[in-house]
Parts: sequence; structure tokens; C-alpha cells
Amino acid sequence: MSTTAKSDPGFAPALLAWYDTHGRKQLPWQTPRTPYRVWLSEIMLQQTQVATVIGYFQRFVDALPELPTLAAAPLDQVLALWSGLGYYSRARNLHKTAQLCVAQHSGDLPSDFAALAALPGIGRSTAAAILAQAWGQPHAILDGNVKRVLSRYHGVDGWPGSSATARQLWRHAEDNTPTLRVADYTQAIMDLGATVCARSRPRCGACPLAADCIALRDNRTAELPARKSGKASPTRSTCMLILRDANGRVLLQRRPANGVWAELWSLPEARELDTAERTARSLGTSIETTRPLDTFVHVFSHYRLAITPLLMRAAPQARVADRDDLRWCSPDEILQLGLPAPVRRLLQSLPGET
DNA sequence: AAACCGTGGGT
DNA sequence: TACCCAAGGTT
Repeated sequence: MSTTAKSDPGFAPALLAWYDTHGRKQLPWQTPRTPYRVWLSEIMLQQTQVATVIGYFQRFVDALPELPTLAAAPLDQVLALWSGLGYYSRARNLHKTAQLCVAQHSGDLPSDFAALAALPGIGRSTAAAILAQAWGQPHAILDGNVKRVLSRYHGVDGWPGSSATARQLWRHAEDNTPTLRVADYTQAIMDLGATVCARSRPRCGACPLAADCIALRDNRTAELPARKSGKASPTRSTCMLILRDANGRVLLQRRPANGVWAELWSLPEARELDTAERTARSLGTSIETTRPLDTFVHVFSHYRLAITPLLMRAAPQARVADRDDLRWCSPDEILQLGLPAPVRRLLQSLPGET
């Protein structure tokens, strides 16, 4: 953190004055504002909007109210609480970090930047946000909101994801961060980005920084920050086997530790319809009927997945191969596990026993 | 450095 | 519809 004079002495005061009137002060993780709740919220909020997180946050802290409780919980419970939020490595790292804190930091998050940023899932911006919000330590954050505000205010060209542009934005972020009221300032610049300096149609008439904003002066608010150059995402396809026995239980398979949906419980898959029954037999089941359901497309950030569900009636007393990545689950048990969002939706939409 | 990692909402 | 992208981090 620089201790030299700020390049924009009016920036933080104007922002803080705006925050006192218009800032958000009743978000769930602000009341009460403990290090554990701040950390949890920061991880959930990575690449995820506030409105989406609120419900997940409430459920999570109700089930696991303290860091040591989280450390002691089974990973499957953590993944179940995360199910639907996406980027599941965040949940695995959250769990791992809680256990590290119990083992190495007396059950608390470290209040030192280097120690915090060394923990799984906590990078430069998240470490700064935790220290600023929980302890008032003067560290600069640089999330999507701040990138947008600073790109416009300082007229920074270039896609914020590129290292050269990010370097400029980090410098501005540090120069603008005050040493007093850091928690409020951090919340203020995110609130401004979320509610005033919006991606499209920013409300510059309501902005406390409008007088010195380069993008507004040059009529470039629509161009900044620069967009990522797009690339068409490929479409892959898969068949998902819904192996259901006479009791309505469904065969689930734990996904491998690497790749998308790592370690989540999901449905067994086959490349094509033609190989599906062979796949089912290789899992140890015998199939009485197979009924393809409508194919649908699930969209990821970098590819699309066309999913054809196959509703397969498994023979009574279906025995499954003796593997710990396979398990028959009742609808109630399924709710206790971390499932990919489309799989959860699919299983909940199934017709009852027929 | 660039790809990977989810999902839902906005336009 | 198709695309962008949101309180990013890891490899």
C-alpha cells in the first residue's frame, strides 16, 4: 500500500459522502459483520451477483454458523449447500481453508495479508476485501465493480482481464484507497459500481464522481471498460442415464476430481444413445426399458453441453458394481448432496413412479 | 498467458 | 437469439 499522496484527493471523500446516503448497509453479511461471514460472502460473491448469493448465504450460515463448524462438516454437506451456485472449487477451497485455519490459526482466519492470500481460494482482491471489511485494514480491492468504475473514471483503455490493463487498474485502486473508513470505502465503491456506474446505461447524473470522470467527459461510458474479444463456444453432447429402480431410487455417480463439476454427484453418462445400455450394464445394472427424454442445452462460460436424458428402468434387485463412486439414492437423499444445477433440475422434474 | 471453472440475469 | 458478464482464483 502506497503511503505517498493520493493522485485524486477528492475521490474517497466524495465516494464516502455518497455512501452515507445511498450505500447498502443491510446486506446479510454486514449484520453482524464477522470475519467468518465476510470471508464466506466474499467467496460466494466471486463472479456471482448479490441477488443470487443472498439465499445461499442465509442457508449456509444457518447450517454452519462458525468457521470450526464448517471445518468439521462433511464435504458432501458443503457441496450440497453450494449446489446451484457454480464454480464448485470455491466450495472445496472454502472447506479446505476452514480446516487449515483450525489446524494452523486457532480456528480463526489470519488477519495478515500474506497469510490470508496464501489460503486456497483467497487471491489478492478477496484477501484485501476481507481485511478491509472485517478489520478496517487499508488494502485495495479490484473486483468487477471497481474495474468498471476506475476504467471509466480514469479513462483506462484495454480489456481489464489483460495483465497490462489490470496493472494500471491496480495502481489506480491503491492510489484511491484511503487509510480511514476503509470498510465503508470498500463497500462504497462496489455499491457505486453495482447501482450507479452500471455496465449499461450508467446513471451519471447520480454519480458523486461525475465531475472528474474521463469517460463521461469524453462521452465514452458505453465503450469503457473494453469488452473481451468474443469467441464462439463449442457444443459438446452427452447422454445422462437416469437409472431408476422399482422403489424410485436413482443411481448416482461421483464425478472425477478434475474437470467440470469436480467431485459432485451426478448421473452416469454415455457418449451416445447407442452405447448407453452397454454403459448401464458395465455399472452392474440390467435394463428393462429405455425412454429418451427431450434433449436440452446447458450453457457454461466456455462451452455448451447438449444433454439427452435417458429414463431407464432398472431391474428389481439391481446390483451395482462395487465401487465407492456409485450409489443408489432416494429423492430425499439426493437433496442432501451436491448436484450440478441441470441434474438437480432434471431429477426434480421427473414424473413420479410409473 | 490463456484456458478453465457454473449459473443466472440483462439486453 | 446470442452474447456479455457478475464482489475471481488457479493452473
